[in-house]
Amino acid sequence: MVTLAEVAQHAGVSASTVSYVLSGKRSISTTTRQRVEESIRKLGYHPNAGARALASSRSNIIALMIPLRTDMYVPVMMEIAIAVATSARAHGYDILLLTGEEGPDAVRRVTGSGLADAMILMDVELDDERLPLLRGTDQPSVLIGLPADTTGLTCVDLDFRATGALCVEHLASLGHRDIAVIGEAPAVYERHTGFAERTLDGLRTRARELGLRLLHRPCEGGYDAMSATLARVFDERPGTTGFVVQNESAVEPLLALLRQQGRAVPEDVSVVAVCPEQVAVQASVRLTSVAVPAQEMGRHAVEQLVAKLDGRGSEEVVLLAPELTVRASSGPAPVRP
Amino acid sequence: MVTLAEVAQHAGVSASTVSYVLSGKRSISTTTRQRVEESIRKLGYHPNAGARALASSRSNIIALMIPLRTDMYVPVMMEIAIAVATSARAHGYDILLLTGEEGPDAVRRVTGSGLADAMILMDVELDDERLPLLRGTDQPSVLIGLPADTTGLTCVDLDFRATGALCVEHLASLGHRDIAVIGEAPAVYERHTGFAERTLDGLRTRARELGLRLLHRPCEGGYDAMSATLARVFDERPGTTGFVVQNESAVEPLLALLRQQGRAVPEDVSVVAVCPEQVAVQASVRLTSVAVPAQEMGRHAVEQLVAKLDGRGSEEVVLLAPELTVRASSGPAPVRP
DNA sequence: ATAGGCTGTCGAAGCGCTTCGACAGCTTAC
DNA sequence: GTAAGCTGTCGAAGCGCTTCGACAGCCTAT
Repeated sequence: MVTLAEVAQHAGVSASTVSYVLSGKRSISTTTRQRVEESIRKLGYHPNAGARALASSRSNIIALMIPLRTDMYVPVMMEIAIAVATSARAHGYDILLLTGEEGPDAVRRVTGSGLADAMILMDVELDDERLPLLRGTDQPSVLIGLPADTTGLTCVDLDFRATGALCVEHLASLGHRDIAVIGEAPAVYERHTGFAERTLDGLRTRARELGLRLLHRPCEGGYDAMSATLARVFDERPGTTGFVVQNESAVEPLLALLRQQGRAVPEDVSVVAVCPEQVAVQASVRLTSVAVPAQEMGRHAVEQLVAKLDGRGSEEVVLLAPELTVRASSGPAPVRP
Repeated sequence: MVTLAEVAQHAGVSASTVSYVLSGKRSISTTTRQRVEESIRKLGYHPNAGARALASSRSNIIALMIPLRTDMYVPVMMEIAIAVATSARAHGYDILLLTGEEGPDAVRRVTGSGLADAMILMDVELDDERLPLLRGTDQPSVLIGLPADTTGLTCVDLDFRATGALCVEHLASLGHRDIAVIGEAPAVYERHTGFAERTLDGLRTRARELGLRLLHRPCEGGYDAMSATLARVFDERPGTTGFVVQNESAVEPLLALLRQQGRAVPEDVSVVAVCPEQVAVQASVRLTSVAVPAQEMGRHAVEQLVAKLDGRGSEEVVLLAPELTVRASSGPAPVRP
């Protein structure tokens, strides 16, 4: 293994000079710099990460805590994780992958050991038990998601309240008066995951303002669950003509069931989904949807974090504005008999 | 930040004693050990990762390279990654997440810098450009997937050849004679991803042995692609009664299209899928399937790697045996007119 | 001509830990 | 009673790097 000292010797300079060439923290003459860079290349030198971390108390690693559950929005999680890893590399950071399994202990371990310089937390609950720890340390962190109390925290998320409102507005503008919301699995609400509750809040508030009737039903993914839920919806509100679906894995079942019941989309019933683009365009009916901008969220989180690490202060909460794309699954409400 | 020295002082022993308590590499009297452990707890001590890595030239980190593409089998990837992270933690290792983006450079960087003690590579191509590097270093590694030449490498994978054979056998035993294979997207074959080619090989070989007719068609996910593919299949082989689907995102479209064409599953047509359990049970028809044992693959990979790191030699190639679960999508071939 | 300021380089200290050799104080074997 | 062997502890060296202060050599302003 090649060391700094060997490079220095090879280039005929001192170790500190090589170090300064590498870090650029002091000016170095062009000739020296070139000689050193040449030696680095020739010897195939890579700085030792441990030594560097020890001497500088900077590991150049960002910890990313992903949820352990794979029961929901997996593609979104994956997309965020990849976006985080990619943008982190662009800023010279590597990603340490932590699963939610360890819970708060993971935060303590990482903070205490200097394994990582900063953390990104995903799948934050409204009243997450990791938050007090984050507030109590000076290690920078960014949440993807929005807890109930954001004081002292930096958060990045889609504006799910606005998302809910946007869905309702779209359906309202098409003349729909009775709207059913197919929500996430009950467990998601019980866990008090912020995004689900805030979407619902946005939906309800806007529906009230516009004088629409709104029925919310949590729903597990899959056909059987969707089938039961749908039956109950039409039972309670036979006049339902608009659907908002937040659970990815309920989208396809819903479309199939509606088709099966002879309800045409979008002629009889309109469907708006909150889901990744890919799901929307690959569905059996191209879906009018609000996209979850996973990549953008990951990128934003990293950028906020890097800003903090560089001592540049930054906004506390970033809510990305939702965008609704009209496709083939929504249209004017049918004329009432 | 609490250091070893502070713990030592607090416990009234030398630093090396604390170190030995932590590592267990020398015997320590019970009383001393307890006193030290007490101090560690009281002070909330966490060993500094960088210092530890520097002194011991062991980082206790395993690098995991995941594919950058999110266009295929995302849930499987995610499940593997989580299983890897979880089992690694159980062995005292953390996971460094690398995306395929950097390619071979990432291998060089990690190996050269001592960032990680070992690597796990996913999404290995038959003739992957990272392989020569792995062979040329003494850093342990495990591949999830199977390249063309496995000399000097440790690999873990589902036995996709056997998987293909199993699917054919199942359909053959039900009397099907004409089988269509809906494969992965063309790009996957062009990339020479091993699993796709090996499945196909298993399918073809067994079909030939059993005297069945087999038609293979690559297929992008989504309705439009599936629709075109299906039309071509029935055009070329109108007597097709058995389907094997390897592309997750083609499963639901296929079922919907068959239904739409008035072909009942499993009465007229049988479908066997190669996909995660969850997809199989949540589909509109509960699918007869061979599960991709993502968790097991991740766990196995970590265990192989840890064995290598501990100097315990281990098998070179582990192929997990496929298991076919019969559900509602396959049944006896219809009697020919 | 001299003080003061740059620029480019070096040496040395030290980051927090592991690990090797040394050794004090015992026990056991003859 | 002495040699040999354990057991438990300590001190010191060193892992490879960053960074601080020092300073030589030069330029500029007075």
